[in-house]
This record gives sequence, structure tokens and C-alpha cells, in this order.
Amino acid sequence: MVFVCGSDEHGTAIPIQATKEGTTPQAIIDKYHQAMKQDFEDLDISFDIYHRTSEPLHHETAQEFFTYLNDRGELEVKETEQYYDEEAKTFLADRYIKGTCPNCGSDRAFGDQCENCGRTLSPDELINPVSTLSGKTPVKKKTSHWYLPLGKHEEFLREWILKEHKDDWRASVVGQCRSWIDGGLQSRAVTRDLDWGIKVPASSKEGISQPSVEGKVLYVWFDAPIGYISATKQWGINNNKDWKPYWQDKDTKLVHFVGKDNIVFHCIIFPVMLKLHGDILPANVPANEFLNLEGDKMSTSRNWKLDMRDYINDFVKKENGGGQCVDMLHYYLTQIAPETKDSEFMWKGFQDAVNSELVSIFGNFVNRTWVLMHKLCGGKVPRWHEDIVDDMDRSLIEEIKKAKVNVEALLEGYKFREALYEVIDLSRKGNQYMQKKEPWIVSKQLAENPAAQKIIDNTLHLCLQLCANLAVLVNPFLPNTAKTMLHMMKVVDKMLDWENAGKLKLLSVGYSLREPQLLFRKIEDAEISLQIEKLKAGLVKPQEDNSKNQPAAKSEIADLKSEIVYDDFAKLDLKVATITAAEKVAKADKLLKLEVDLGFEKEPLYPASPCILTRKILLASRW
RNA sequence: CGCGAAGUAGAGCAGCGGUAGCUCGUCGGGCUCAUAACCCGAAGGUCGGGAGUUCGAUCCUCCCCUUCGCAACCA
Repeated sequence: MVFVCGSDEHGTAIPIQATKEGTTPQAIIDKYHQAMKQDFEDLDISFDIYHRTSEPLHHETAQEFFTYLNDRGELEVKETEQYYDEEAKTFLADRYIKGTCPNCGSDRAFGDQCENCGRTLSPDELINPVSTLSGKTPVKKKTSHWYLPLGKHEEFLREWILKEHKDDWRASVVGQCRSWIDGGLQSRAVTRDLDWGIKVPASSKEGISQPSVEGKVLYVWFDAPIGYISATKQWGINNNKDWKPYWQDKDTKLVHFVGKDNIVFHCIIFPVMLKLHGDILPANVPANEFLNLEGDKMSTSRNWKLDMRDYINDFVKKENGGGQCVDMLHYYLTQIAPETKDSEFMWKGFQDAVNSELVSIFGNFVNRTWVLMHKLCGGKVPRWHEDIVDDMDRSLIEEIKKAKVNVEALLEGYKFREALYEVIDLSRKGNQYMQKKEPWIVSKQLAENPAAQKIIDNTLHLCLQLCANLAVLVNPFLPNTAKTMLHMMKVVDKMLDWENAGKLKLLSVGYSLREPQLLFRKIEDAEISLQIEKLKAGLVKPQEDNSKNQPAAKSEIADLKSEIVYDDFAKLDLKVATITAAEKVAKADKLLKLEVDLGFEKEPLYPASPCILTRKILLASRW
């Protein structure tokens, strides 16, 4: 198995960000790649390779991929009109065009989307489009691009996703794909007129007449997923392994772990590319929904986010807990993973999960086992007396074996949340077992009944074997915890191999074990309120912050909208307009496109709720 | 407008045709080996609303409401 990931570094926003910061795109991507790589390392999210798409190896791989498709005639070339900046002498990506949003009137809308209202736009819709490079009004100019004709593969996609994977893929994934396929798959441009990205290679085939590749790069969505292949190649080079079987052997199982916004790329577009290139298709794409934060969507622009660096500084630093705090985050994030619907990261929830499940259930079971073993069994693994085994013992043994089978099946089904629950639940069963066996009470009878030691031995022997099993089972989720347990048990890393799960002789009788070590510390209330305060203080509000005038205490009661004064009302520009045209919008049965005459200018309008009015009535009335 | 997913105890979630379940929280009890930790028990829900199919619906069908996502040049 190989687990690859990497930084996608050809986004159209990168050159813009570079201009804003007065630096180069290369400097930007270096900064972010480094930062992300470091965050992953510090948080023990370990890939076999964390690659990047700016590497020459990736450029070659992506170009080879393009050429393969191009030479076989799998791509179409089409001529379209696009905005061109005559001063900067370049075609403009939609992101480079700024103008007034036809929807909300913000004058800071981009050609692809309005940052203010979030609406998706096309540059044609912008009022007064302006190039962000020169500030000039762009002109329309013809340009040719290569397209991936997705429509040609509709039947394949229908068969493969909607039939073959109808039941084994997540409902939301299949549903999303059905939505795209039924909506009609359009050809999608594979190239762009930009100077940031992977240069489009000219066809290597003789006699093919194609447009010039001058000034053209591969569109980022095309090269980014190929990055998975490049990463595998680099991993092969680093580890002296052949990368090919991973992408070409029919028995290889390719799985993409993505968020729901990426379903279309990993289920429709990239699979079509892979099929055309002769590679294997993903076996599953268990896309997650979204993780929100404290009741609101995460957003880097509003600074409403969980900053990994902050978490590392506040928790992961040695004096604050080190590795155990990494595992706490792994635990909570797995427990709330949005596997079936959007979920919420709540700092209070983080605290509860850590304190009552990791500390009280799991950590405490291991700790009490160790302490009792040192007190009652001389710090060594006690003997196992087959002659006095009872139903409680047998049933716990069954539970240990069952846990392995369950966790395995859940992981295979991409149900990580439940899988982790099984592990914690097994430690809960350990606590119940211990409670029923009461070795601390049995030990008081030792003076008059030395045979009682056998009961104590069996109880602790089984609890210790259970702890060893817990280490194996928890290792995929909480690697630091497993390591600490390994240290306490004085055994080698190899014990954590998954095959050892469910076995009852992981620790040998008479082996002396180390002193107990607390696996998790509690999260204090103060730490949580500090995080929440920091989060709220850092929030960038979209509009002018008018809470300054109000006493801070007020916001704790309720978030009522403040009253407006007449002057605010007077700022509204109310106009009476005549509807001069109304037409039906294709693919929508109730929406009408209206043209409104304001007296001094005409503009298109998509009213929110004219559903009850018919086109005729509208044309005959004022609105 | 449309399409996809979701709406289940105070919170977070599972179940998806046949006595509503889990974790946390709350309340009561037990134990004292353990990080004021553990164990047992209880309270708490007309499963978003309405109609239909069925002997029976949280689960299937239709309509409505709400939330999130998509809507093809953000990836």
C-alpha cells in the first residue's frame, strides 16, 4: 500500500496572491508547501510521500499524460472568445477580471465568483469588467483550447458509477454523480492562456494540425489529480519500488479521500482521464461532508478556522502535553468526522471527548491495570490459570476477538468513526470486567485464603493482554498512544502489527513491565475558553464592525440585529422600473429573466419569487 | 428555478418496514485499584410538518418547510 498526498500549486489565485504580496508565485507556493508539510509532520499525519505539483517530475508526467490523450485524438480543439488585456498582452483568467457583481452590486466581484455574495459568475455577467493586471477594460479576443469531451463517456460513467457502484459507494457520492450525468456532461477546457502552470506540449505526432501551444498551460484541474501519479513515481524512486502496478495493475485498489466539493473531479473527470490513459479506476471515493466550526462555516478570509499552527503551539508543545495532544486531536476529529453529513468542531466537544472518553475510559483502564499489576502481581505479567477460568473471562476473551473483526470490517467500509468507537468500547468492557472481578477486594482475603491469588492473576493477566490488544487496535488512530503503551510493556514496535490484534498471548508470563505512565491529560476549562476567545477575537467581519458602540456584555444575551436609524434607511436607493422584456430561462420552469428599464439604463434581473406571476401579467404591469 | 445530501432525547450522532439506540451531559445508587477517575440504574424523543401505500412506517411514495453542497472558467 502507498499513501500519497501533495500540494496542488498551479491554482489561478496563486499569481494574484503573489502580486498582492509583492512577491513571486514560486515564493508563495514554497511558503505554503513548507507550512503544510510541517503541520502534517507535527500532527503525525504521515503519508508515504507528500509531493508537490511544481516538481519537474510532475510537469513531465502531466505533459506525457496530455500528449497521450492528444495524440490519440481524445481531446477536442475549440475556438472561443475570451477577455484579453491589451496592455499586459495576455488572456485573462476569469479570476483576473474584476467588476461589479450583477447580483449584489459589490464592485469587488471576480470573473468567476463574487467574493461578497458568493455567487458564481461568468466574466460576461460582470458590469464594467476591468483587468486586475492593468486596470484597463479588457477586450474580447479569439483563442483556441483543448477540451476533454466528457459527453462521449456518459455511457461508461452511467454503467460504472450508477450501476456497478450504486450500493458500495456512499449515497451522497452516487447522488452527486447522478446529478452531473443527468445534467448533461459538457466538454471541459484542459488548457488556459496563462504563464503560471505546466506548459502545453506540442503534439509529437506528424501531420497533426493544431493551434500553437505558445503561452498555454494545462488547466490546473487537469494537472492536479495527475499529481497522485507523479507522487507515486517519486515514492518509487525514493524507495526503489516500481510505481506502475499501483496505477496499472487490475488488482490495485485506488481510493480517493476527499471532501464533497471534490466529488465531481474524483468520480467523473479524473476517472475519464484515467480510462483514456489506460490506468485503473478508483475502487471507491468515500467523500466526507463538511466540518464546520463552533456553529459557523470555516473560512480563511474571515479567519474563522482551526489553525493547525496554533493548535501545535498551544497543545502539542512538550510542556503542554506533546504527542498525547496530537492523539487527542486525531481522536476528536475522527469521532466527529462528517462521514454522512456536515458536522461541527466544538471546543467544548473536544474537551468532553478527551476528558470523558480518552482520559476516563481508555487512559484510566490502562492506568488502573498497571497500578494494580504492580501492587498485586509484583510488576510482572501474572500466570494464567486455566482451571479457574470463568464465564466473565471467557466473555471478555470473546469481546477482544470480536473487536478485531469489527474494527477491520468497519475500516474496510470507510467507517472510521465507528471503528474508533469499537476500540474505546473495548476498553470500556475492560473497566466493566475489572469492576466485576474486584481484585483489590479479593486481595484482602489473601491472608486466610492464599488460593485467591489465582483469581487476581487471571484478572490482571487478561487485563494486560487486553491492554496489549488495545495498543494494536488504537495504533492506526492514535500512534503516539500506541507508542507510549509499547514503552510501558517494554516490547518492540513489531507488536503493533495488525496481525497481532485479537491474540491473547502478546505479553509473556513473568515478563516485568515498566511503571505506569498517564496516556492522556485532562483538558482544563480555561484552555477551552481561551481557544474560543481567540477564535472570536480573530474573526474578521465582512462589513464595518458596528459592535464597538455597544457594551461587550450585550453580545452574550442574544444576537439581535440592531435597530437602524432613518439615515441608514435613506441610504437605500429605491427605484421604480418598467419591465420591458420577460423570457423563460432554459432548464428552469418557474424562473424568468426580466429586462428592466430604469429610465436611464436597462439591466437584466432574475427576481427571487415571481413564481405566481405569469410572463404575460408581468409584461403588462410595473414592478 | 433545478439537482444531490441531510433534518432522530439538552448536545453530538447511529439505525432505515415490525417492542426507538449509542456517546457525552443531567439525576440517583454502588465501589475505592484508578487521572474527583470506574461500575450499575433512572429521567429525557408523537424520529422536521402534512398526506398516502401497508396488517404495521423513523424507515417506502408524494407534497411542503429548514440546513448544507452543486449549478460546469475555484478545485
